[in-house]
Amino acid sequence: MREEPRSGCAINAAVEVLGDPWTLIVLRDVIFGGRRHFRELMTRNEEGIASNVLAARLRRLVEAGLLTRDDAARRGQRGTYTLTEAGIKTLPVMVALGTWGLRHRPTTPRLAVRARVLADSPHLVAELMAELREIHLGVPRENHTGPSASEQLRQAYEAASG
Amino acid sequence: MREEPRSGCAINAAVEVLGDPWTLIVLRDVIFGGRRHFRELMTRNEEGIASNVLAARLRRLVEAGLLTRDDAARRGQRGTYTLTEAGIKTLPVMVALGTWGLRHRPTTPRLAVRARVLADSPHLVAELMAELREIHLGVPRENHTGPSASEQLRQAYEAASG
DNA sequence: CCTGAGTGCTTGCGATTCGCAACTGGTTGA
DNA sequence: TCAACCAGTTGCGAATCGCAAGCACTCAGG
Repeated sequence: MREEPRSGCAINAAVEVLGDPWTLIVLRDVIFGGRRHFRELMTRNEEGIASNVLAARLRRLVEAGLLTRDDAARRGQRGTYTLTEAGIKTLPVMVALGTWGLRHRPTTPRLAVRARVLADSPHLVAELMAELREIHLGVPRENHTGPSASEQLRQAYEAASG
Repeated sequence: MREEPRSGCAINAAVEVLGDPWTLIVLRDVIFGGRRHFRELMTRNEEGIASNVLAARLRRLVEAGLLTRDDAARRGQRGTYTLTEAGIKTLPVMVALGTWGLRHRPTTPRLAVRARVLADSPHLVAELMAELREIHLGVPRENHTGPSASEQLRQAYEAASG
């Protein structure tokens, strides 16, 4: 995190921050799962992340400017992690990864629903980013009619589950 | 590589294959740099990948079905790595990462040109995929007029350098 | 046939990171 | 007061990383 980048290539720059087996998983849970707290990210994580790994990843994500941490959050207090604009902008990367994984890797239908829905609707991706800006950055939304993006994703998930 | 996936989530499935500090870099050099041989990938790599790491990554990429290796390639012979359709389909992931890195990380102008050009032109991305299918899979292209996608990228690079 | 350059790796080694489990030090609510 | 909850930290064995050599093989030239 502190040291020089390996090169000035844009892809390398992104990989140096996001290119490990856990960072994108944590970010996914914040973006799609609405997780904002340490315990929530740890216990409700599908892949079973360990507490020390989670702590290290959150620290790095804050250092890299993808998340911010509540200043009031000390030991024992319920701290809150918040997405920055840079963090929200990783959504297209998630969608691209999900689209690829859906097509070229084994997935379980229930968990892959999100990826399928988002892959088919660029508009929904934009709506979700607007919703994240509202929740995490306090940016008010305009032209907001009908169910929210996360609500649409939830409905698609439930439809696939039932 | 052999073991069970951590979960059935599409994003996790993609991360388990692509989520480490080197895999996407190797793939980038094959896709954008036209590298097809071990030595070429090692010595002409911007970030200085080590030979054992490169060997391990190539092995994993072949196992995962993103690359194939020339059967004729034994020790001492010049072996050739070829992209599969699954490998070619990682291009949108590269573009998304490049677009993000360009915007939210420090990059050097020269090396970031590719990312900038591709971020601004979805059509060029599609053309590059068609070109990769022609080179690696032998799929003939139709409606192909003017300079190729890689040629356009090269011209953009030289324009930025000079 | 020999030699030297080029090929794709493998091996050894110290340092870092991973994954698991237990533990710490604080807050909150009854 | 006290159990439950919260955000981590610490220890430890195993795996991986990054670096430097070395190995096995082929091929072209003399």
